[in-house]
Amino acid sequence: MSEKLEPLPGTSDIWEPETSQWVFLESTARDIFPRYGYGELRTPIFERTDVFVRSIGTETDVVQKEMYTFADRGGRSLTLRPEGTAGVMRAIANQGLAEGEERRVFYMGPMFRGERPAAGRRRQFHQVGVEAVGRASAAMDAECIAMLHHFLTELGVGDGTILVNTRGTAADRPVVAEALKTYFTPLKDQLCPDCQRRLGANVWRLLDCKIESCQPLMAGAPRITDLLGEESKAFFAQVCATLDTLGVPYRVEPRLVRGLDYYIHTVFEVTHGGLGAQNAIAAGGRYAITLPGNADKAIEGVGFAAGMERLLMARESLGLKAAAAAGVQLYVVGLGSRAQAAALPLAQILRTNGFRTLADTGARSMKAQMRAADRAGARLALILGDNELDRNTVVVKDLKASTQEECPRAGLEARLAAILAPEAC
RNA sequence: GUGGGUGUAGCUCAGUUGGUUAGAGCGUCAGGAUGUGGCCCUGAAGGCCGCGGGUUCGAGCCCCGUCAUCCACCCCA
Repeated sequence: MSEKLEPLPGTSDIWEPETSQWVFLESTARDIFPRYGYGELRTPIFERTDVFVRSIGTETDVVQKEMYTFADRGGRSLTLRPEGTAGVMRAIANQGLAEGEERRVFYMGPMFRGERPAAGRRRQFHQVGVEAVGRASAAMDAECIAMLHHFLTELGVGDGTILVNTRGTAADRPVVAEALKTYFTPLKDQLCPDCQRRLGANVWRLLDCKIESCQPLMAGAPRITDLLGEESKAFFAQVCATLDTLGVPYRVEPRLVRGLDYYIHTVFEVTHGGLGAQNAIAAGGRYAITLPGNADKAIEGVGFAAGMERLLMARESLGLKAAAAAGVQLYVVGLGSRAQAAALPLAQILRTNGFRTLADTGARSMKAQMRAADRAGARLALILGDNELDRNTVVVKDLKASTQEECPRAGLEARLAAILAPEAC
């Protein structure tokens, strides 16, 4: 229990049987996303700092106070990735993308943010996400949301609420921001302290305030949709129409704005009950990302990221549990020094033949070894003593049925397989 | 960064208004006539009571600080 051995705050060691839940989650992602033409991409866990700063936005909380940034030996500023999109965009830009070419990738892995841990919020957390890059179409946005819904349904958490909204084109955004500032600035004294701060930092977020006293002021605020140009409105209308066609349940939430700067047009979020205060299990949208050294040409795409811890929490709240990892089948018990020397080689051969096998490696009493076999969850104990060695046999004891038989060493594997067979079905 | 709850055995937790050698259940290990697990019985190992300071004749218990953890805020997945 030494504090020196504990993982750092907001990080944790993941053991069985929890690991099995993670494997299930990862397998589901690798099953579903390729059905939509996505391939897995693995990017580095750290990047040059400006890869994140340029794409996420200087004014965001993530960049200003949550990044794990350090200098490497050459003095370069590096950062542990706080989210997945920026690195994926960097990788795609590095490889090159022809005009009009579309690329679809998914990724999963750890992300890092220096926040105060809470339910559903860790410093090292994990995301599974997708990006479809290179083209802009409303149908693509809708398909992306449909795929997310498919994925969540496959995980058993399709009962979440899908919220969608639009932030308009890159050209519309400053117009909206300006209108919001114009409306709220005279009302500054009436706003809650958080909103007063947001007024300077991130006007869009004002609309998302949950404080009671701010609500009347929100009601009179200009609506984002009224300020958008025709192009933005038409784009969003088509996104919604396509979602209808695909049968994806969703709700338009005009106050949904998201926290990162790079979003344009469609933004969406999926919330789920039973997670504590952090109720978003996945979120995403369409974006235009500027990479270092390429300021004039933004990469556009649509994607989402889902919090893996949160997905697992949502599943747990519904009582869903993936099958545990396969346990030990055989336990080789060796009696006496001759047999003990033979136990490990026998186990090795059995493993080669596909049996999950444990062999007692200490010179322990039979009682101790049998108890160990039981506690390891083995179905069969293979008892090997001087008598069996002399007769070239093995006593096979079924720990579930409490029956045993002496089997000739030749053909042992076939006999074991026969006994275990019903269990495999 | 701000606020609140909680820190006693490997795990889950008792521990009286401050008073001898700090307990239970589970788990681990060993034994119960020498080659047979599960249930049962017996025994053992395992604690700087998170850490540091203070009050007191005396602190697991009270006070302060600190660290860790859980939760909430902020923000986000």
